[in-house]
Order: sequence, then structure tokens, then C-alpha cells
Amino acid sequence: MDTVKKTTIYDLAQLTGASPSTVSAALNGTWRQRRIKESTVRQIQSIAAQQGYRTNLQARGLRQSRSGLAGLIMPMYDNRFFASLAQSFEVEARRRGLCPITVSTHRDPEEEQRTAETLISYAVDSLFVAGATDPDAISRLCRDAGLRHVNVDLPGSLAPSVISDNHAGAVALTEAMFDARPKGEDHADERLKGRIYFLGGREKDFATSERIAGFREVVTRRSGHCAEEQIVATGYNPETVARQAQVLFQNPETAPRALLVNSTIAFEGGLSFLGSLPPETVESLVVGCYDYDPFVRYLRFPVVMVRQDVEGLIREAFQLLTSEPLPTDSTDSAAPKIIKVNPALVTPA
Amino acid sequence: MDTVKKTTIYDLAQLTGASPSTVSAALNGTWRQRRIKESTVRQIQSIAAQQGYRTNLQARGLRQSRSGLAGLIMPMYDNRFFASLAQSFEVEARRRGLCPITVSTHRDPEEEQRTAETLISYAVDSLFVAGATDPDAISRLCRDAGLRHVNVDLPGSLAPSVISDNHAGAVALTEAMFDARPKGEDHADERLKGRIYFLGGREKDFATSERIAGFREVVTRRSGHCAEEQIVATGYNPETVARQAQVLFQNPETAPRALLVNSTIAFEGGLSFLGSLPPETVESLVVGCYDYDPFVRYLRFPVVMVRQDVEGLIREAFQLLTSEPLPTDSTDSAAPKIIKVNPALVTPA
DNA sequence: TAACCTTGCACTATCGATTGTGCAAAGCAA
DNA sequence: TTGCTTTGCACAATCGATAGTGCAAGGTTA
Repeated sequence: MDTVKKTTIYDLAQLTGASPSTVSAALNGTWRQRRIKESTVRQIQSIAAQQGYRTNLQARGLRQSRSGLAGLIMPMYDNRFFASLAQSFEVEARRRGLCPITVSTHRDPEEEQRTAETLISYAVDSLFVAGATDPDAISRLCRDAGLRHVNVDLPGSLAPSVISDNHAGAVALTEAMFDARPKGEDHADERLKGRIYFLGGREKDFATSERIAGFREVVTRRSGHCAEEQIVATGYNPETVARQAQVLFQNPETAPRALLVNSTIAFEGGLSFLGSLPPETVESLVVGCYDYDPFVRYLRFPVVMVRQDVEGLIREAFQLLTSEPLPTDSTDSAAPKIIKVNPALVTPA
Repeated sequence: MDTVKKTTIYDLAQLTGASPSTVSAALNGTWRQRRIKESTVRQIQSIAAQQGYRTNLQARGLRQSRSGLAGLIMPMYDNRFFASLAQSFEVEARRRGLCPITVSTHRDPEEEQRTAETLISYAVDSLFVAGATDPDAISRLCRDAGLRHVNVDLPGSLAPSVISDNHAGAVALTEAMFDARPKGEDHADERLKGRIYFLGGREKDFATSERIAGFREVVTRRSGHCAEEQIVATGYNPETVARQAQVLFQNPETAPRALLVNSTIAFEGGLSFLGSLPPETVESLVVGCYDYDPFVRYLRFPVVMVRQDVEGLIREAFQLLTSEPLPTDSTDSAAPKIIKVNPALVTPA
């Protein structure tokens, strides 16, 4: 015997003398409404267990056109935010009796589409689309399949979305930086005038642009003005960021006294440069990071961080999934709901 | 119309005037061997595209009892090692034309089993079992289903396994620590005699025990002896580790001059304590961490780290999957293959 | 022209479950 | 005993694809 042949309800029907439909009902829990005698059910169940029977979920899924699966599509795993997101997703999905499966797509739009199609073709019952490069393309696929789905972290225009409140996060972070009192400094807003910078990210990215807006708002309010030069957002690449940091520190007149770094990746670049500065310069510097990493707490200087409320995002996403109606055919005039979740400020101990 | 009805090959058959089997062949690539005219095929394909046809993969899977899915079961996502593992898995699976799906199980043995069963019932074509609490239980399920699978990171006795060479990693790390020259110290092996400690982890854990063995070996070779007190392995909890570190430093006679911390989680605990020590003590301390985190490079003291070769693990796992035969019925006397992959040493710049 | 081969496709069973329906036997009231 | 309701289950259709087989039309060879 080469391939193992699995037991089916037909085998069990033979063994128990019942019909396949009775076996099916006995095993999937519908036996009560199908008026199967309890003793029959128990007999079938015991034989099923003894035979090591497992329901073929593809067959069930085919018949019911449901699968019991909840899918999550993300760009990647090895990033703290997305890893936590997957983690929370898993917990919440299981809590709802679903089997959570996660697929990452490398920020490749085509891969995203293909993956979405695959998951849809497997009849996942719901789809979470996190940080997609083109959420609306996926929404169209889902709509054609009548599949409930939510965008997470990056909003789309064709499906409800749950996103972090980047603006509020940036406001809180910037305020905290203005309020910080670095070692030995009696910090007044005056000190940061023109000397607080936003570093990293891409201005046209949805999240970054909202953060920059929040940053600008606070800086303008507390310094009276926010110059264009105070925003340096030309990417996440650590080396680039390191170079840019270096440039900022070149002119002693305008050298940063506060530095808000956008994302931990960019932060790594910032760090590798800050390490080369004299300790006293670094110690009087106020550093903020829009992102969270536990080890950042143990650097040689304090850093204010913003940590996204991942559990909150996922909870709201599940909420939306059940509360929002499926978009009607084509005449959906109302823009889908967007929920913003507040991130948390993590201040140094 | 409430639910969207998806187009099937039967619909396409109607539209094109061909039979369902012809449509099927035209769309799944077998048309050549089924001698379908190319013009017919093209016509069918064009209509299919225009109708937005998607193969129902549950139906195909049911018929073929294959799914095109490759499954990965891991304990969790929010851990650098597992996150990287998932990442590499994804890349390698796609390279092989499979759709990679990942499920985490919270280190819960029952969840592991249930998840494995679910994936099997969906006819995944192969299963990667990473860091399972009970790999053999999963192997038994897979064997019953005739499913190819590999253990990763934690070996099992019923299926081929790919694991990190913890012993070699620990040896390399410990050697590196003996060879390190902390600031201002002309470091001789003598200095570390009885003053190098292994901190964190659980001695009965497979990985930890191998690491401890490697550590002991090097310490014995270079110091002539390794005392039991030099191994402090009672868990990963950061607070516990912090307390234990504190105790170690209490006696100035035996206070650590070198500290090998097992895992980044434990390392967080170590850090929170080291932060409270006078800088000069910390600076003359040699610190090693059996695990990798990019931010550890930027702490106020250098740390030697060990980084697992995640790509290597996954590559070898795929290799094993195709090279190793399925275990024969029950009379498999030969123990399945175990492949060890060397981790890399990451030394401070 | 007969015998045979090739081409091009249709027919039909099948994968393993779920579900609407039908029907005999048992139970019960009149 | 008759007629009606329950109980307990079997039958058969169905989900959407794949794959074995058969067969007519058109070509080729003798």
C-alpha cells in the first residue's frame, strides 16, 4: 500500500450499518435537529474515534462554501508591528472559533493579489488585509466573491478600515518631546525653536504624512513656526538616515536638540550615527521614535516611543467585520467606515 | 441578489458551447494532453477572463487530494527568530510554487494538534513544524494522513528534523567571550576563572541543555573547571533573570566578569539589572547573548551575539522534505535524519 | 474503396461531505 | 381498529472540479 487511504463517512457507514448522512450528522453536531437517536450517535462517534476519522474539510467546504478559516495578508513577518499584529489576530480569531492563517506578500502588489485570490478560492470566511500596497484591488476581488474583509493599518476606499491614529500619535510624541527635560537642561520651548527635527519615512506615505502633520501642528504651536528643513523624510534606509542625521548636526547653529525618528528601521540608522557623537551632545538631546522596540529602553539615552495598539486594531477589525454590511453591488455611495485607534506613548522609566 | 454566485466551469461551458471537461482542461493546463484545439482553448480562456472566473480550489483539492499549500506551524509570531523563520519559509515556499500559510499555536500542545489536524484536513501538501512542544504527536497525525513533514528547530523522533547546532553555537560564543578584551583589560583566561556565568533558559529544554554543554566544555578547557554555580538556568522570565543577576553580583569575590545570557527575553531582564550597576563595572564585563536583536548593538557596552541561520534551516528543511522518503507503515527502525545548521557569531563592530 | 489512425471533444464517474425530502415503524388518541 | 403524530433514519441531489473512456469526423494508406 503506497498512499494511505483515509476513512470517510462511507467507511464509517459500512462499519456502523448506518447511512452516510446519518454518520455525517452524528459527527458534525447536527444530529439533534436531524432526529438521530443519541445511542446511534454515540456508537458512530466511538467507531469514528477508533478509526481515527477526520472530516475532510475540503469536501465540507465545497458543500457549504465556507471554510472556518480567517485569513490575514501582511507584507512581512520580521517586523515587530506586523509580528504583533499576526499574534493578536491569531488570538482573536481562535477566540471566535476560526482557524487563523497568515500569509505574507513581501510588499509585492502582484503577490498580494495572487494571495488574496488563493485565499478566496479556499473560501476563507473573512480576510484581514494589513499594510497592503493596493488595498482596493484586493477589495475588488473580495467584492466579486462576496467576502467580508477589513483593511488594517493602511486604509482603502472600498472596504471598512481600522488604522492607527498617526496624527494623534505624532502630536502626543511631539508634545512629550517638548515637555522632556534632558539631563541638566531646564528645558523651555524656546530651546527647541528650529532645533526639533522629524527624520525618516516618506512624505507621500499615508502614515508618514499624517505623522508629519501632527508634528508640524505641535511644533508650530510651541515654537511659533515649523520650517520645511525640520522635516527630513526621504526614506527608511538606515544608511541614508545616518547620513542625513550627520548633515543635520554639521551646523552648530541649527544642530538638533530634539529628533523624532519615524520607525525603528530608520532609528537604527540614527543610532549608528548618534553613537559617533560626543556623549554630552547625545545626553542633552531629546529623542523620540515613532515605533516600539523593547531594547530601545536600554540605550545610553532615554527615548520616548510610540507603540501601536495592536490588540485594539485587531479587536476593532473583528468588530467592523461583523457590524458593517457587505458593500452592495455597485451603487455604494457612502464611503466605508474608517476607525482610528490611538497608539500609546511609551516614556522612559 | 444577496450572495454573489461565482462562475463555474459549467457556466463557462454554457457560454462557450464546450463541455465542462473541456473548459476544465483549457483552464488548468492539461488541454494539450487532452488534445483540445488551441483555438478552442484560447476562446475559453478569454471568456473565462472576461467573466472573472476563479477556480474553486476546494473542489480541485477534493478531487486531487492536493492543495498547493505548504503549512508552517510555529509557537508565535512576535519573536525575532520565529518571525524570521516564517519570512524565510514564505520566500522558499513561493519559490517552489506553493502558497505558504503560517499558523501559530501559542505553545499550547492541544492547539498544536488541532491546528495540525486542520491543516491536514485541508490537504496541505507539506507541513513544517517549528518549535513544537510535542513534535511526535504531530508526526503521528501526519503519518496517518501520509503527509510529508519536517521538524524545525526542535527535533522529533518520528520525522526528519532540521535544528540549529546549539552546541557549536555555544562553543563559539563562549570562546569569543574568553577572547574578548573589554575596555582597559588585558584579558587572560585566568581573569574569567569561576567568573563566567551562563544565565537564563531551562536546563531541561533541548536547546538550552545543548548550549550549556557547549558552554561547560569551553569553560572547562579554558579555566580548568566549570562549577555548578556558574550555570543559572531557571527560566526565561525577565524579572527572575534580573534578580538572579543581582544575586550573582552580590559577592565581589565571585561577581561575574563574563555573562552569557540565553535568549533575548532573558537578556531584557539582564539589561534592566545591568543598568543599575556602576558604568565601570559594566564596561569591564564581557557580555554574550545567545540570540540576536539588531538594537543590542547599540547598547552602552558591546555584546557578542549568536544569530541562527534561519535561511539555512528552511533551505535544509525543504531539502529534507523532498529527499527523505515517507516513513513506511510502522516498521521504521531507522531513526529519521537530523540535520544541524550552524548559527553565526555576531561580534560587536 | 476499405481499413486504420488521428484529432477533437463529450460523457460520466468520482472526490467526501451536507441537506432537502420521503417513508416505515412506533406511539398515541379516539 | 383507524387515523394521526413522532421518531429515526435512508435516499439522492449537490457543491465544482478532474480524469478515464468512448466515439464521430476527418485523414491517410493500401
